Amino acid sequence: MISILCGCSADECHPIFDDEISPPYVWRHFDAYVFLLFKKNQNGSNGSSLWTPTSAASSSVHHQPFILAPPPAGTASHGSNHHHNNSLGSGSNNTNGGTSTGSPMKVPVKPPPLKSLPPLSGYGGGQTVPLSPSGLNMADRLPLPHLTLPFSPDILWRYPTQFSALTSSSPASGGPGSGSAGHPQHHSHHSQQPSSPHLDVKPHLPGALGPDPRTWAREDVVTFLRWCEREFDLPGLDLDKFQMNGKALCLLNKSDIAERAPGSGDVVHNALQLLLRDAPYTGRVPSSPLTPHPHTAHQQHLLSHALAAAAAHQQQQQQQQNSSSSGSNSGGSGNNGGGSHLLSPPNSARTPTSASGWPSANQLFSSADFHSLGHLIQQTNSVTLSPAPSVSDGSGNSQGGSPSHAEQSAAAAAAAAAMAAQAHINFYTQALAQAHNQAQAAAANSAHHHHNQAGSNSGSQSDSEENDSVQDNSPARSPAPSTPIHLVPPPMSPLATTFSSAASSKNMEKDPLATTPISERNGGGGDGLDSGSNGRLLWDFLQQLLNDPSQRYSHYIAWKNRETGVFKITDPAGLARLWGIQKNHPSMNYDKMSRALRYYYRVNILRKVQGERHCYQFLRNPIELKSIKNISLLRHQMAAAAAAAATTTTTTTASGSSGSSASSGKMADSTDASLERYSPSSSCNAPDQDFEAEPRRFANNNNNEQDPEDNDCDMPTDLSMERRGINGTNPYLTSIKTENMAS
DNA sequence: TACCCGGAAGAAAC
DNA sequence: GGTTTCTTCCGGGT
Repeated sequence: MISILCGCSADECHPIFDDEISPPYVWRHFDAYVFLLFKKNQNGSNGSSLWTPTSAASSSVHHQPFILAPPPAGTASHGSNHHHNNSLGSGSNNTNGGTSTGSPMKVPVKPPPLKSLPPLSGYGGGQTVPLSPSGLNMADRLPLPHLTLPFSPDILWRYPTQFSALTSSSPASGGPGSGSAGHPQHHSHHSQQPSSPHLDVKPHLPGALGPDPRTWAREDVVTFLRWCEREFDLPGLDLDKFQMNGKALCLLNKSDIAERAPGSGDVVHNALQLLLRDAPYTGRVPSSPLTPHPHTAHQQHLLSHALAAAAAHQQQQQQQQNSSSSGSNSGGSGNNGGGSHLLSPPNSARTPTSASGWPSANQLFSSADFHSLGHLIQQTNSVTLSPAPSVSDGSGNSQGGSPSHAEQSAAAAAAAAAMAAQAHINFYTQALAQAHNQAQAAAANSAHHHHNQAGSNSGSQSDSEENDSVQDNSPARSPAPSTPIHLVPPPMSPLATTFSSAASSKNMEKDPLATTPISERNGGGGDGLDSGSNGRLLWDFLQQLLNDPSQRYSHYIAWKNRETGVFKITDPAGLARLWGIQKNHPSMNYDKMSRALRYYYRVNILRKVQGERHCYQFLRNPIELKSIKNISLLRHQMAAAAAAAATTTTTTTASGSSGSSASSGKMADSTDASLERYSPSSSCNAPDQDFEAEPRRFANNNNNEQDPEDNDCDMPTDLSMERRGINGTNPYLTSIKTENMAS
């Protein structure tokens, strides 16, 4: 356990915290830091400046000292925990801590610890404070500049007995920079037990705010932010960037919040963390796209557990990597991004061994937890469309299984933030994946395979499959953007096949938890439309979102008319983010995604519903699309047919078509001449009405099991029949074709 | 301002 | 190296 944190040998350290604090795999970064500090203290360091940053510019080291030295009540050094952005950036933001010379003290002298936390030694003033030469050279074992530590400051209050002595004997701010940095009277302060920050913060919260931020509604988040503004004298927060509920807010990591609130993010984050730490979770958080299923409190607990474990694991890996890099082989891969270590194979030198002190599999995850985590990975990290029972009632109302309005609203509020946090979660999930792999490796000697519980991951999964499954989220491990998000289409009800994947449903049946390895899902015997696609193609991605049986993505995209293929993108930005995650293009936005959608116009996969924003229509059902070998074939066939039709038109009814049709000079592809002339405005004035006229036929068409090759973009010859949908082809498509032909 | 459109160039995967 | 499927950027229109 010790070595997990500090990288030293097990003999050197002692499990002093065994019974006092949470097991290390749930520690957050700061917990590990505190532990290390404690270790440091135990090793006889005076600790006077051990935790002061080695350089004011080492921005990643910005959490420690003020945590270790809670200020006396009444030292209203508000904003002192602008340790990162503010301290180094907006120096006026009270970064001088207790002296608070930066800005006027709007907040009267009162003791909320958040504002009272003294600043970092050496921060704010731009001082460079060397590590104590007398102390254990922790920097060698734990290169501080590489650690970014989520602020979890309450640990000292959680374990005051231990750390009061620690902090009193190691006045972190007592270093050279402490005097000006404002850490007054630490010793005197620590002589008396500091009160819990929660006890101080919570009473100051607006009464309307519940104790658990995760249960806050959007308005509560706004209230909280405004309170933060007032309480901590923050520069104006852009509340528009916090249009989310409490759960979504809690999903944001520090950098996420900092992005939204430059100069204040740390404070907001810290305040939130303080509230979060002991907040009683009520389990009534509405589902979000990342936590789509009706979660129990236990699941939520496991999720936070998982994230904490991943965070700890991440730090452990960093430490391990750093310590090993000082040795021989680690090529200094530079984990500045905080994630590169995740790219290394799971069976690398970091594979846990008892000698290395890595956490064993059992330490990291119990069997049961492991299962749950795996499930949660599926549910939270990826946009996995887990195969819940189809709720389609066949009425065409795609909202049949949608959440309640309240839930949708809350979920929609959470969606944006959740997606913004997606990368963050991905990061942790990757760490979890590695932990998982390590656990698997460690468990390899065990005769028991713990993946045999009902409702859990498939017990038949091999490790490699598991690795494939989870590590597919790692873009660097799989250079190809091979479906970082595994979209698993839902099982189909008899009437739900309109836009669903037959193959996926096949997989669903045998793998209701969507843990089927990619190798299987990607067409290993599958005959589905997503074979080889699996959400990698945009249309497939949209289909799978749309066909989620639980309608978990209805706040991103939802059917307007399932039978006719008309759908509306209800959250363009959110959907684009989802797509970007799916394709590992973080900068994806709706503009770019819509460009990709527009490319579908020319091949009649999609068209725009005129007059309605973000409203599109599938012109081909998935079975058709599946049958299309590739778009090129479709394009060529359609071009050929169009050419034939054009010839016919010219020779027979030259006067029948208006000249406007040929007016499109923008033909990017010569083979697409006719397709390029597709004009939604002329072809579909009221597509919904048009298509609703014959929805069943459309559905039936989708259900028919005709030879895909026969359905492969054959251009109809009888346009009138086609328009009526008689020949079994997509009437909507054919109507478009007809118009194209006519034009 | 946001949405929508489509050309152009290029990337990435196959 | 060719093709496909976007991605990215852009100018223009509504």
